[in-house]
Amino acid sequence: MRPNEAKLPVPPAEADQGNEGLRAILGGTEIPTAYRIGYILNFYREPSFRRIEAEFGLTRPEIVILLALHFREGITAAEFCEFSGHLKAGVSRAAIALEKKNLIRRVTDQADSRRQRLFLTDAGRELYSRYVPGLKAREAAMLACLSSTEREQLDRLLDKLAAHVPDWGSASEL
Amino acid sequence: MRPNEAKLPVPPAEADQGNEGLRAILGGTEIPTAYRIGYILNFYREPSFRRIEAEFGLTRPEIVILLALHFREGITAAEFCEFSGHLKAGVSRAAIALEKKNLIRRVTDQADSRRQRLFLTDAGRELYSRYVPGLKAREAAMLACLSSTEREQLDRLLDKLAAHVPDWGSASEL
DNA sequence: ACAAGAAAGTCTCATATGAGACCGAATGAA
DNA sequence: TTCATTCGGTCTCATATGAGACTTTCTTGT
Repeated sequence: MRPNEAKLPVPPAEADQGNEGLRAILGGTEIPTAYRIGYILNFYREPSFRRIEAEFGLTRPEIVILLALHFREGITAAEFCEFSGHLKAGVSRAAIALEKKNLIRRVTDQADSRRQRLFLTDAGRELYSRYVPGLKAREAAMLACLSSTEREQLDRLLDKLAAHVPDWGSASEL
Repeated sequence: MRPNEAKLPVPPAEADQGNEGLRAILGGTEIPTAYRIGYILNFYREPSFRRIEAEFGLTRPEIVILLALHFREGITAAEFCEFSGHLKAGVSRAAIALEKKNLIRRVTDQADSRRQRLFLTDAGRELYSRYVPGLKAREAAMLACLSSTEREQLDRLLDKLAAHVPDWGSASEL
């Protein structure tokens, strides 16, 4: 499925179909780069996450917490909020739910008893290992059209963008 | 604000601080590219959209429909679903709400009376023009760390990825 | 022409989410 | 110490959202 007949100001059928369709989708937006990133990420993330939600009974924050714990165990909810952009209420709910499902443990920090460090349980690790292959496969499908040089380029650019996120000035934006 | 003290397996304080923080955030995930894209987009989109929601009383699908109509008027709900990844129920609700607010008109297609083509009203165009500068400014902030060559590279790569979205095989994924 | 099936859009219901109030613990100043 | 303030986390309430049933219209095959 893709856009069929665009009745408005699209030339009949001259250029190769791919470019015409792409123009219809990405068109003359005023935020071309952000729009493209959003478009691509939507088609990566939505189907993957919807499937995980349905199949494993997890919510989005739950899925992401398991992902994050996998490479950064012992993180606190507040730290997770900082770099994930999720709201603390959602993270709190998700952490409680994950503990109830025995997928993580929450351990009160001795140095500061307000904080709770989060750790994967074996069950959590096991569940993670059952849904992450789907995410990897879809990432591979997404990147299949790029050469290895292009993938390196892309990762380098994304790293650079990610490194400068704190400079965007969350408050100053219009 | 950024990740403070990563207690776990992070070397004390040797490399420049930026890289250390970046590693703590992007770490050893198994889906590095998708994760990076998600991270960056979250920090672009969430604050922007939350602000628009709060200030203009629009929901996400409503915001995106106005954006899309701006470069592709006359689109139908189904077409919008196809390329935006939104669900038809949400798009239907949003279209009804936008019409109620006088921001769009819905015109039944004569060729197929099931379809309704969507058009911006003057009020819709005016509202759009009030919130899009914020999105543009934030996009500019996001891209500020890249040289113009790098931006061209990025856009080229994103276009390529976007063009191949239909090949990902929505159903076939694990 | 007619029936069967697909498609566009709407509706309903259960659930997830965002915003912000709230609570208890830590920090800092007097 | 005591008080005020900040901070991590939880809770509540209103709203947005996803899934899928449903209605009407179009398409296709006979």
